[in-house]
Amino acid sequence: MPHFSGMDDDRQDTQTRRPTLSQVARAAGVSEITASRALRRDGPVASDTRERVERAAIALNYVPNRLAGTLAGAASRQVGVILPSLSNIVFADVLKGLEDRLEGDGYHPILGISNYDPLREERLLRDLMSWRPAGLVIAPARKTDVTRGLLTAADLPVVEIMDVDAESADMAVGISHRGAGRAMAHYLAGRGYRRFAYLGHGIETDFRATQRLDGFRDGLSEVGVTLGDVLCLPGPSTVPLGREGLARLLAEAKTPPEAVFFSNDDMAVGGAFHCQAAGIAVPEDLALAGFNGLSIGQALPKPLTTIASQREHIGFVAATHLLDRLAGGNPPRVTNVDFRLIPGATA
Amino acid sequence: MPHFSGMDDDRQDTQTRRPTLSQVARAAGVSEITASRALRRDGPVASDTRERVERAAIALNYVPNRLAGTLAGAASRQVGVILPSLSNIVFADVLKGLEDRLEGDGYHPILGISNYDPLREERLLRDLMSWRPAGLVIAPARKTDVTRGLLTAADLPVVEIMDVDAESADMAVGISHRGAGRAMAHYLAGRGYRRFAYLGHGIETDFRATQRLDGFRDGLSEVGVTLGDVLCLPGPSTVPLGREGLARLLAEAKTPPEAVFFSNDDMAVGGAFHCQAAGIAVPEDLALAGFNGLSIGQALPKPLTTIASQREHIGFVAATHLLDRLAGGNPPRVTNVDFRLIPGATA
DNA sequence: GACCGTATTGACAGCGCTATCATAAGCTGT
DNA sequence: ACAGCTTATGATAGCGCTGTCAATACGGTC
Repeated sequence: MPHFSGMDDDRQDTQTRRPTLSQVARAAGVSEITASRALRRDGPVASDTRERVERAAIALNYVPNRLAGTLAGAASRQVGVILPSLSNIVFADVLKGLEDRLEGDGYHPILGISNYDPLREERLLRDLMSWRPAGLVIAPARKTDVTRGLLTAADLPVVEIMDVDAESADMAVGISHRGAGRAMAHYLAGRGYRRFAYLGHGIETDFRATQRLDGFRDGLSEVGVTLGDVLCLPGPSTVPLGREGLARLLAEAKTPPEAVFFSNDDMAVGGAFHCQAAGIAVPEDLALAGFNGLSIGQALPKPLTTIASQREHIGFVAATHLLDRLAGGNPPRVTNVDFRLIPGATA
Repeated sequence: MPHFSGMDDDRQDTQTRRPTLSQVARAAGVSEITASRALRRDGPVASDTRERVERAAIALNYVPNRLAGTLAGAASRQVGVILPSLSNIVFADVLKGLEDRLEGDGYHPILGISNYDPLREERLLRDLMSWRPAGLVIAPARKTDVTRGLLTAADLPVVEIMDVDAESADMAVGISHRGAGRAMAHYLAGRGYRRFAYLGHGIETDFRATQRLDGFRDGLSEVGVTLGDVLCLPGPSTVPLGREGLARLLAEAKTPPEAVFFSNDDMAVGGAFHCQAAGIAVPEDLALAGFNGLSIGQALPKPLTTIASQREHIGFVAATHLLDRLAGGNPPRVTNVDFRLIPGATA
């Protein structure tokens, strides 16, 4: 970096570099610190002085350098966000809720996608920490000790999102996936179904889906029913995977199920398409249930029986609690966002 | 911020603050600058010295402060990303491609969502610039003069993504939406259809959809056909909107269309659901065509006729060209990513 | 042995900003 | 008139790091 050492530092600055606070201050005829206070509206500054500074800033097209500001002691207004995926609309919704709330307070997310890879998650965590964010929002890929340790050592506000079943290092905002699975088991059993199957996607990567399956099993056993066939196909959940998966599940099932619980709506919509193509009457021949409450499921000729997971709301609440904490407040450590069972017409 | 002024600065640091490079250097018995070089693998450092520094860094759990590093002259490794929406899977896909490529080179996106609001876009642009990013990737909400001016004045690499029809300030990566509309017109006309309608969503916000419509019109007129009814419903595109919209379009149409071109696949899938529920045979009674090539459309009992838009690839290429430029390369100013017409079974 | 090139290390200054403390000016009450 | 306040402004000293230039040590050459 060129240093213009010794000479008048601002001689060429107007041409070469971005305008600095010092130039704004000089243009307004005040000291640097007064200009700083005026632009931040912090501390006592006479109103005509502030106006003069603001005019100078606009005239010079001044954009503050928050790297310098944060280094000098101002609170950072960046928030590290780590999500396991963006292929699934679920996390895009969460991110939308997050960004929306953060932006309202002048904060910005720095994003990292872990692809459900704990090693990548760990690297992301370190990388994002190097930007000294004000806080962290993370949807953990898995609960590993390393991640746990890093989060605890991070020494800044952390919100773990999506589920509230596991222990969290600091704050948590999400739903109980176990509870959601259980609720669906009770609902379906209450509708009279007794022979159940489960169709899921890459279980090794999505532990929240596993929790729903566990909860589903528990819920069934509470009413004296045992879960039948469980088929988990590798890879992320997609509509085509659900479609092919159901075909395979029905072909391989030892006892034909009356109802299938899918790992989520993408899979379930695929299942609905298979039934339609194969002439299987839903829900008379086979009942279908999903999870998430995606609009696509509700727009099907027969709206899907599912559970709405309030994803955007989870992001919004996570950001709200983080900002609250940063403002010195004391938000709840665990926020159990309600899920809502949507009866639909497929079960 | 407490300054420990006068006294030994590191006296309590191990307890209070994060470890700094200076502490790592002392622990390794070298100067600060040597530690810096060792950790960055920059400049000549003896291999045993480097190992000593690395061990010290690990022992202290050192995380570099990139705010300080960037301020001191190192190139920033943050990239500002501004997208108009995340409700639509399209932009989530783009973001995924971007993040994936950037992360590979140790860069991270700072995200802003404009909600198709030029004022918010402008504010985001200023806010993100204040973090002194290495570059910018933006899917402009609209092409306003203010945004144009800011981008030109930004004086850093900028990639405008999604479409290549309009002029760009620096680099552009995307597809020709006009061309895509035209291609669909020619394809449908080639299949023998002659009476066309268009069903779109909030046209005031999504100018790329408008460009597809324009191209569609042009393409039809090139084969001597005039586009019939055009219905644009307010709000973002969703499956339910497409379903309701098609019902309304057919009810209100002056002359019943043979084929409907939808603003995108979300809308078209909704249209397919309406046909199914209303007993309209597709494509015999009515042909349907969408845009984007979403997996949901391809999983329908009858795969949707549509155009694949390679969204993730656009993000990936945009990031690649940005990184190339940052590395001193000279990537193409305009990259026209191919789209691909998927024949499907609905038209 | 003086000389040179290379490898390795360090001293120093400064990036652009804000926290802290000090100062000056204006006002009140007695 | 002077203490005792509040309001407005500034001088100073860093934040933690990296670019620049200088210094040292080592091996070999003539």
